[in-house]
Amino acid sequence: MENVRVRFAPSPTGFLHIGGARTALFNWLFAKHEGGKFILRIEDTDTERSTSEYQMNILEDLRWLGLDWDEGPEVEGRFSPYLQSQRFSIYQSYIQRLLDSGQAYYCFCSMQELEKERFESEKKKLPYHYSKKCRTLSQQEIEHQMKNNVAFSIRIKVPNEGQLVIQDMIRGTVSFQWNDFDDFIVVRSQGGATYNLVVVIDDALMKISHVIRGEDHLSNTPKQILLYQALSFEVPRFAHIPLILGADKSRLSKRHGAVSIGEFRRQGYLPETMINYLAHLGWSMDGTTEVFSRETLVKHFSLTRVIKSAACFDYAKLQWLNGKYIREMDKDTFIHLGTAVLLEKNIISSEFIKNHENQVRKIMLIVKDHVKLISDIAHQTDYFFNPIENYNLELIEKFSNIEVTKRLEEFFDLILPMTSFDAAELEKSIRHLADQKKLKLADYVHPVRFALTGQLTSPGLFEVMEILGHDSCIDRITRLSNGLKTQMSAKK
RNA sequence: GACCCCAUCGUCUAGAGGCCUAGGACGCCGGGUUUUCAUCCCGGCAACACGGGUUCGACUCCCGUUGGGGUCGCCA
Repeated sequence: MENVRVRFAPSPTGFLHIGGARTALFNWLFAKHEGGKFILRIEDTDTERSTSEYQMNILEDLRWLGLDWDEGPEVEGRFSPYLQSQRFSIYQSYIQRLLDSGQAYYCFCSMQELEKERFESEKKKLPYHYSKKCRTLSQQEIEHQMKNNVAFSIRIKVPNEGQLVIQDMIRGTVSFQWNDFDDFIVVRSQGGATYNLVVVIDDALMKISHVIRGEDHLSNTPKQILLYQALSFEVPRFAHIPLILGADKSRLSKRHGAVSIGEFRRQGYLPETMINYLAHLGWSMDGTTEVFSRETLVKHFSLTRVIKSAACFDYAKLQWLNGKYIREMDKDTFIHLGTAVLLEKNIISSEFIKNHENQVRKIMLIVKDHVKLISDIAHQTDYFFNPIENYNLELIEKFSNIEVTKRLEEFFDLILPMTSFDAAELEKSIRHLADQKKLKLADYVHPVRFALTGQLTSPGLFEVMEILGHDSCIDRITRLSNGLKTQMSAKK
């Protein structure tokens, strides 16, 4: 395809959410696949609700996802600026053109009047339509109103009849009847062009070839096509992708769980996971492949394989995918991410990392395959670096019996004289001990694991011991033994 | 309510008239490996919304019903 140019045009009135991220992804993938350009444009014409914080956030999240833009804020390009708030003057001449050609007209109806019209038709249970009474105002009437400084908006003359047929790349043929549409407003009475106008002007000026966006825009498309034609712009191709729903099939919202990219990032999801998951939500490569790299995605992505129906977001599958990516992750990358989490949560200091680099490495690698979210690393490694704060009371209760204390004592006696503390060696001696006492290995492992980690699950116990070291093991076993004994005597 | 879109296991999806006894994945259940958890490996449960057509034949095409979603702003 020649000169593919697509864009993602978020409005900075909130954080980048899952749906927006997927729209951005599909645009990005399409551009990369076709060898085209991906443009980022900020739609901040709603000055009331737009903030620069949100804008910064969106850019940051897009970069985190690796969805870099060829043109847009901070990189600029042939069609700068890419913030609509800086393009107001550009829109002016096009508004004039619409007025001059008679395709748009001044409307002096006040909000109150319109409200009344709306109320009246609601009372009669009729679908509301603007009366179009300003459409036929004479030149004198217009001048008269202007002279009196009556506030006006500008409306587009929508054809009274006929239909408009869209060839959507995903949905196929979609047709609308013009008489279902109102003469919509393109310039507010306070001044300022509205979304439908600016989106068309910008897409045309920025030479956007394909408009790929959420299905919620499908109903707006006829209005926009009308504007393209009114301004003699070339109409781009449209592709409306299905929306993302929550588990209950209602629109995805906070009550379903995390919805913004930032939240997922903070929870410990990887950008690769998000990309992979989002790509497969509404698109498939072949029906069997579940895990695809960015390169594979770029190579195979096509709008023709985007499904038409809305998809429910599945947190469980997302988590599974994240675990898979973590397991397959390069060791150094994992260590890097893991230590960052530990630093952030104040589990270790950067001093400590400097002085114990090898130990930190070892600990990271030992938990790598157990982690589903990067943030899990914190509670899965805390006991290596810090003393166990308090043993869980319920578990203390569970382990409070004579058998357990006996096992701990035997174990203690076994390791006390040891001079080397190697995982393989430890395993050999402990197996030997169990055999001797005619017990299962697990009879020793479970109480000791609890003593050393304060948890019921951990990576291989012998490796844990090797890392903790002789003295620390002795201390913790002593501490738990004493704790259990106290508990048992208190019960008597 | 009007208009538009959609409809395969609980969820994500494959399926473009006979390849379907409907495939894969997550989840779930059972089993194996492991000192525990996770991993890994086996196995299992589970779907074409409904009703009419068209056709020798329909998950696939058409119509209707139902259900879900979207849009009806001087928001984007």
